[in-house]
Amino acid sequence: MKQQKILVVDDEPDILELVQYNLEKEGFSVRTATNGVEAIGLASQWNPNLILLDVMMPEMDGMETCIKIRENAKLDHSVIAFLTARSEDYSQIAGFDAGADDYITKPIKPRVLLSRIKALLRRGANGSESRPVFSGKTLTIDRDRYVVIRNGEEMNLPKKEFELLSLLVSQPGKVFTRSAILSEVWGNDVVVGDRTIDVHIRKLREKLGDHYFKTVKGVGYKFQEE
Amino acid sequence: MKQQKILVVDDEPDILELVQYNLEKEGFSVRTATNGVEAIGLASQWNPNLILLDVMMPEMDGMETCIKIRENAKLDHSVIAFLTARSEDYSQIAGFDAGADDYITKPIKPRVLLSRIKALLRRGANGSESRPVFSGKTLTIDRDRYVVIRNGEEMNLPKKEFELLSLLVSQPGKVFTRSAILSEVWGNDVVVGDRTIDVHIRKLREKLGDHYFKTVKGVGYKFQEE
DNA sequence: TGCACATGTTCACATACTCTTAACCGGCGC
DNA sequence: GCGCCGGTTAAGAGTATGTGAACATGTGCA
Repeated sequence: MKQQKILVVDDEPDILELVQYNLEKEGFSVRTATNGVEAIGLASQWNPNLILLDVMMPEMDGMETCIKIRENAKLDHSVIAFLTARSEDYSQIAGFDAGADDYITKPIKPRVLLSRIKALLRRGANGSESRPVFSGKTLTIDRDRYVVIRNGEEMNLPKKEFELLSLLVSQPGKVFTRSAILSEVWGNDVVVGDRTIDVHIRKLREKLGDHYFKTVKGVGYKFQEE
Repeated sequence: MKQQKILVVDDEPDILELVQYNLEKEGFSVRTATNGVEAIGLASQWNPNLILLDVMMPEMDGMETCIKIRENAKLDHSVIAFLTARSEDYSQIAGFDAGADDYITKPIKPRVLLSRIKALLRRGANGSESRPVFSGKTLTIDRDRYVVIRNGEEMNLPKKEFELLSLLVSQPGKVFTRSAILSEVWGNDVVVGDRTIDVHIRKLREKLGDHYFKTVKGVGYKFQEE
């Protein structure tokens, strides 16, 4: 199972360290940023599942950062939770209006934090799957039902093969580099040998037909119909 | 849009009045109860979308009431939020464990309350509207009567099995991940072992037939007819 | 209260499948 | 030919799920 990614944003290193330690102990993959600009850059690159955002920060505050993040379509499905020292009214209202999903008050108690984060992630994992269906002329990927339909015939694929196919088909014609494939399908924190991707591509070619997959030597693979 | 129903439970009439006034002003349909027993009765009858529960009450406290409500399958999809004067940790954790969806601290600020309530209802609005009956070719789920009908023959299932079946049948063919199942059937804050879901699936297979349930390895389960 | 039964959860083991690795093959450009 | 890259294959490790039974809890009833 792919590790859940959490981005923590706060200008106090102490807080960052405390939170990071506790989350990593629970098996989350954690990265940190100390200001809004950094957060947005890292977020759009790393695509975290959940973003913990301090409200009070120099430069760009949490509220503004949150709005910027929500504007980025790619991050539309990330869950955002605010951290704040105060529990004052206007902050909370503004937070929810800005698109936040939850609101956690400092001082942070690790157990409370974990309890809420887990609840948030489970909640967010439900309805949010972005594009349930990719479709081409002869191939359709139905993520909801987790089946591939070729010429009207349904077939089931193992998870990794399905995810790999799903990725390639999501942008037909686009070449995905090996490292891009690794980070999307396997996740950033898994290390596998060079040949692993080839083997999976081969299985897809076996099951679906060689012609769907074009090798671009020295670069990667792409999906093409016909 | 159908008017949203909110049940407010608190032993202080002042609070009840304040909250009721503010919610009704916003167009919600509001009813009140002053103790846990009354709340449960009213809830199961009226089937509110959201229940605001004071933690500190004579007779049956909020925690206990919450657990009782969660045990009632019919109300399983209502959103529950606690009201409390304190913001202490153990209360919050116990609250989430009992099946609460949020935690709002007194003194109540009307604007905060409204903001959070709207956020909660938005969240809960997704899968929650009670569809009393799901029906397929050979299987019918009657949520009102809490029975499963297969080929004209009625059968009763234990609560968890019924809820699990009900969830899967609600979208035939769709794969539900384990975490989605946990969050829908067990609730966001209950922790059970990995194998619990398998065992319940097995029981359903035993009682209804293996063919209804398809395992998608590494992903989850789906319901399929025939 | 004590007993029987239903339900829900966990555990240990079996099994089947999936994934990864490693070794070897072959083409292509230099 | 040599080195780089990817293709192919089979075997073994690793993982997820199936299964039976034990354990825990609760509930109704004698």
